[in-house]
Amino acid sequence: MARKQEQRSEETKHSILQAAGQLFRERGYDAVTMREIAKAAGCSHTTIYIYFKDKEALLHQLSMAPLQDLFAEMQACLQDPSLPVDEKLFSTSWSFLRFCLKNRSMYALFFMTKSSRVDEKEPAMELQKLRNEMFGLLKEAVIAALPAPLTEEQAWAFARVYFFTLHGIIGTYAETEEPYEQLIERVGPTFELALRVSLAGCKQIAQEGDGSK
Amino acid sequence: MARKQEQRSEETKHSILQAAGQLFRERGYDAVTMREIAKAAGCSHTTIYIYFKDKEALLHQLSMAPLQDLFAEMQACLQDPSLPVDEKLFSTSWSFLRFCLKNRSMYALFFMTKSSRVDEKEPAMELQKLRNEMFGLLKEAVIAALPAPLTEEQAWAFARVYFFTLHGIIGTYAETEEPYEQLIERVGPTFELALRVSLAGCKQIAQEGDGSK
Amino acid sequence: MARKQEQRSEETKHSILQAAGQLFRERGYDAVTMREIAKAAGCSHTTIYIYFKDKEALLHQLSMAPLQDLFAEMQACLQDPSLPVDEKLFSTSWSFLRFCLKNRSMYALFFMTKSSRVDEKEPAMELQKLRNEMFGLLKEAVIAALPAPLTEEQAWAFARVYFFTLHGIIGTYAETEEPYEQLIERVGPTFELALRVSLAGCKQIAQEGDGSK
Amino acid sequence: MARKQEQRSEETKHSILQAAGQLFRERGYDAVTMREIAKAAGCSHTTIYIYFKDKEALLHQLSMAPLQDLFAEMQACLQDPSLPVDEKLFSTSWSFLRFCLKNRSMYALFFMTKSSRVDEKEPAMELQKLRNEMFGLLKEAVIAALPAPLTEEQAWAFARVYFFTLHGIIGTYAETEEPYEQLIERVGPTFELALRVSLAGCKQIAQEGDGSK
DNA sequence: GATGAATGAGAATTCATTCAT
DNA sequence: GATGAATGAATTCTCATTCAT
Repeated sequence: MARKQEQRSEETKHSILQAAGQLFRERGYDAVTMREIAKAAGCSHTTIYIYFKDKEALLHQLSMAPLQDLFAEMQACLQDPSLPVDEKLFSTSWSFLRFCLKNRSMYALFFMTKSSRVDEKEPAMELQKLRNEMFGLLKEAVIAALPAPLTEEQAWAFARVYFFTLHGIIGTYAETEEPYEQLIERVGPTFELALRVSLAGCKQIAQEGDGSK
Repeated sequence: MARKQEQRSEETKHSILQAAGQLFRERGYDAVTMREIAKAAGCSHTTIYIYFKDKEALLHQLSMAPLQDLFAEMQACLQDPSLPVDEKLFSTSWSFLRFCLKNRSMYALFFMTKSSRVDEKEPAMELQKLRNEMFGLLKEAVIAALPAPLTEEQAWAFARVYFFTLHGIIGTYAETEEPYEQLIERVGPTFELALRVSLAGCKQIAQEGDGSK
Repeated sequence: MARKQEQRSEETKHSILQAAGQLFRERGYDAVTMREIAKAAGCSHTTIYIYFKDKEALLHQLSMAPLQDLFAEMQACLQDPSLPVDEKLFSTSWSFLRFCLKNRSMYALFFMTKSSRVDEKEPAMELQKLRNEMFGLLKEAVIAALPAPLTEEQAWAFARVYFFTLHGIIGTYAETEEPYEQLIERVGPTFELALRVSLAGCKQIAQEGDGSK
Repeated sequence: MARKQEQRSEETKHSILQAAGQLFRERGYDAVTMREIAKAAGCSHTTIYIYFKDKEALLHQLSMAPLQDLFAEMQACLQDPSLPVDEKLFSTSWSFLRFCLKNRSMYALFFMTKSSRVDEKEPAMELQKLRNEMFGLLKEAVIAALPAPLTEEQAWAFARVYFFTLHGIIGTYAETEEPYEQLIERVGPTFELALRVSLAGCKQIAQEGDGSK
């Protein structure tokens, strides 16, 4: 009996999340109003507040799970002993790119929010922590793929450089409304090239000598 | 008589632009209110509407001139016959980086606005045109710095790849409030490294053979 | 079968009343939401509407019984032939004070609601009637404690005067969150003093002659 | 030229204050909405925000001046050397009563707000300070009118007791909508009586011996 | 040319209450 | 009898913008 209601509730919640996700992605978090989300989800705006504390909670819900999945995916790849280091880097990079491009206009919210002040509320902290861990993962992958022994400083520098490429790719297409599949079909090879270029460049410069100056 | 008035009028307009520019740069377009601009410019908020149709027009006015200057600067550099190709690329890259990092919070508005729909109003078009021309400039610089003869497709690809790096650098620090000088002091060398890595990588991959597939 | 249900139903109703009572007392009628009451009562907020027409009805139900108890208590005290008149007055006063201070944040709702307009709904009338009767009781107690024969007008006047003291005591501490026991410990003697002062003053002025002008 | 506008502005501000004051008095601060105030003042609700930061500021503006006037009035009376002590007490009491009854439903806001936590915002502090000073004034007046030398504790006790009467008077009629004049005509003598009773009682008990236990 | 006054549209959020199950 | 789902009405407050002078 209750099943039906429960299911309906789940559907509503889902449609809210879906609507919010899509709208956030399409137009950005700030530009979207609760009423728009409600309309798109086919419910009253008050209903949203039944399922989510506030607009931010909606975003958080929408963010954390997928981000954690992404993190797990990247981690798993890096721990796979059967893959060569270059493959590991490219594979994790693609995981990251795929995720970010699929969640384009929320990308900024995930990765570009001002490093929250220490006293910030918990949810933001959680996100930031995850973000840092993810960057740490990429850094390790970059270091592993580079040959010579690097100073810590050099390691940071190359990691940043490699990250610039990823960040640049995503940022460039962050505002596009082109569907993910189509986008990948169109410029996927260029992304691939960018990753290869970045790694090749890092390797070369790293061998030439110092990597920070 | 009229002269004096005219001059004063010009001054007011100028102080509005100056104030708006500074505020936009400091806190971002959206976060700044017309009243704040007016207060900073030392005039009434209604006065702004005498000189500018609306907030967006103010932004546009504020954007075009600097962007055109930037464009001219990049163009001049590329046309300088005394510079080696690598230097040309790095130099224009730095012009671009410098400008974008100085105008951080407006960067998104300049370069990441959704490619305006066809029916969009004129001002946006104008901006987009300039943006495209600037990208064209960078593309030429990249191509010139690469050795082999490239197909048009390859040229585009490498240009994009190089641009990802620039975009990535800027995007990474777009939300920082760190003053420009300090930022450069802190991570300027990493930026330099990134440019060198990107070019080195492009060169290498370009030589290896095909650069798009 | 029916018995069991009936009993459970009664339990639910009771736990709602209990929860509402406590919350109203703790935080005031307005500040408490139906959902909070429901949560505290361990049922759904819709359930409340099965037993009570609306929030106001809940309050009314919650008020009448205790107020009637208070009334009975006061009445019993006054009818006790073994007590001296002063004691009767003080004792009923303390009953009243005790009740009001324990129900502080609802005090205003009980005794300070605008004298309901004639067309008001029934429940409010009922409450007001009780309130008036209670005031009548106090009036009788005051009169009994005063020596001389008083005109009706004088009686009213002294009763009011005495009531001002009671009202003042309660009102002064109506917004405090201090627990009742602690409050009494701290300022109970002052309350006692106030009652004595008021009575002594009334006696003296009553003897001096006229008590209304 | 500007005069006319300035005057109009002043009028608007005044009508807002007047409307707000009346509505607050009639129905209480919380129950009144900004839109109602605006409607009553004959302007848009946004206009209110031009003149007052927020609803609370409106209240504060509406409160402080009159309260300060009242305080000054009470102080002046107490410092008048030509008045006997009893007269001083009665006169200040009447000032207080008059003010509170005229501002009835705001009375609670002025005098019954929870003693604000220390970290509270400034305006509330200011009000509380004034409130305390006013109570201090009354306390001095009470002490001056009482004969014997009192311990500090006794002084406080009698002051509180006397204040209960004032508070009780006001509280009793706080919710009435009866116009001030009419109210005074009807029960003014009773108020007078209450003051006399309270003082007489205090004097008597104070003489009898200890006044705190 | 310049301005203070004034506004309408719209934002997030909360709450008592009703409906279908 | 009991409930979860859902809602409409309301609240404070903000902002770009337009008049009347």
